[in-house]
Amino acid sequence: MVSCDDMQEGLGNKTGHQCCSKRKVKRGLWSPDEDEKLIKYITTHGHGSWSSVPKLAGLQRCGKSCRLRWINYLRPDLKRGSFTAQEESIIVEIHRMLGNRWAQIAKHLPGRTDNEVKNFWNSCIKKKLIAQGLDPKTHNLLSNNYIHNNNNNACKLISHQYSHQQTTSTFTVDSQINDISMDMKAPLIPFPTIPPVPDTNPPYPPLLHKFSSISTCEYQNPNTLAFLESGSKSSIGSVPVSSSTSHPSEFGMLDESCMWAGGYELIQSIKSEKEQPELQVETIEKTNELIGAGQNMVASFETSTFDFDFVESTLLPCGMYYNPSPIVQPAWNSWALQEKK
DNA sequence: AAGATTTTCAACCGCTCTCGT
DNA sequence: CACGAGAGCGGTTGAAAATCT
Repeated sequence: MVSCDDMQEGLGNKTGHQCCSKRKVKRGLWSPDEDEKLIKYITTHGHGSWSSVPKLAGLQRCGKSCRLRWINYLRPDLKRGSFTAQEESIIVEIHRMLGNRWAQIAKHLPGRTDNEVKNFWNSCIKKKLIAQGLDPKTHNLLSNNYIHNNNNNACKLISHQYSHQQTTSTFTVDSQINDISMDMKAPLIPFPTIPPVPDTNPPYPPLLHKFSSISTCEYQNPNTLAFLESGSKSSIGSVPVSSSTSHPSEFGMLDESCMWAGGYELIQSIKSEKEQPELQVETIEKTNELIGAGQNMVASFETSTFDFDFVESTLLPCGMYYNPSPIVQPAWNSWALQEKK
């Protein structure tokens, strides 16, 4: 990490750092004293231009290093400690959609940084997926060649677990897929029959379908992807709602199902959370903001606590409330007719 | 108990993106 | 439109900590 230049001047001292070419900068681990200076400066003045922070804060660091230290370690809103199982599943789910876009993934985990998510992925989740016989890049099943030709611990673990993985996988969707040549972004399971179109006025019909491949479907939807990329607020506590956010009108009838499925998954997640006594369930702080309805309807939620009854009575209907586009209306009607028979 | 090996994670690097001029 | 500066991102490194032998 420390170059030859650095070694000549003691730990981490170097001239010619790219972003601070005129200053001698210290590198390497931050001392408590440096942390204190940075915290004091930013809490008093804000960071402003990062390149000017070191000088103003009295630090012999480059601005980039200050920024990183603040964002990844000193920021007061950071959540420290181990990742929860729920956070882990969110990471896996979003990674399946977006790949190694750590900053985007981190935006769905309040208090976590991209660096933290990336480290957690590389040190933990990746191994778990491999142990389950899943390729961490594609989330598809690993080939037998991969499993048997790689002589590392994870792969040894696979050879032990592989025969059970079809039924024990935590991540249900891709474990059903046997064609490893399939592109990761392609739909992995057949789309289910379209559920009935809801009436535009309450009361709304119950959700009839639950799918296991929501994110895979959603990946097809460029608006949803754009939404995720934009880093929009999208969690209720740690329950991701991105899968219930896409307006179907521009993507054909299949996305209509996905939106329903997403809504259902969301509510199920909340329900299962509510059964955990340690979960704090209080009041909604901000919810169901519908953005750009008709084009890219997005339900935006930002809260760490919520009222369950409100969620059930309001969010679910919100998730389903839309005017079906002319494209999908006939399909919905046709489905409804079949159901009546 | 001690050395070797592996794992974790803070920090850095180099690149791209964005924005102002 | 071109350019430069700063911000932000993902990949990578390597010291420290944890685990193994």
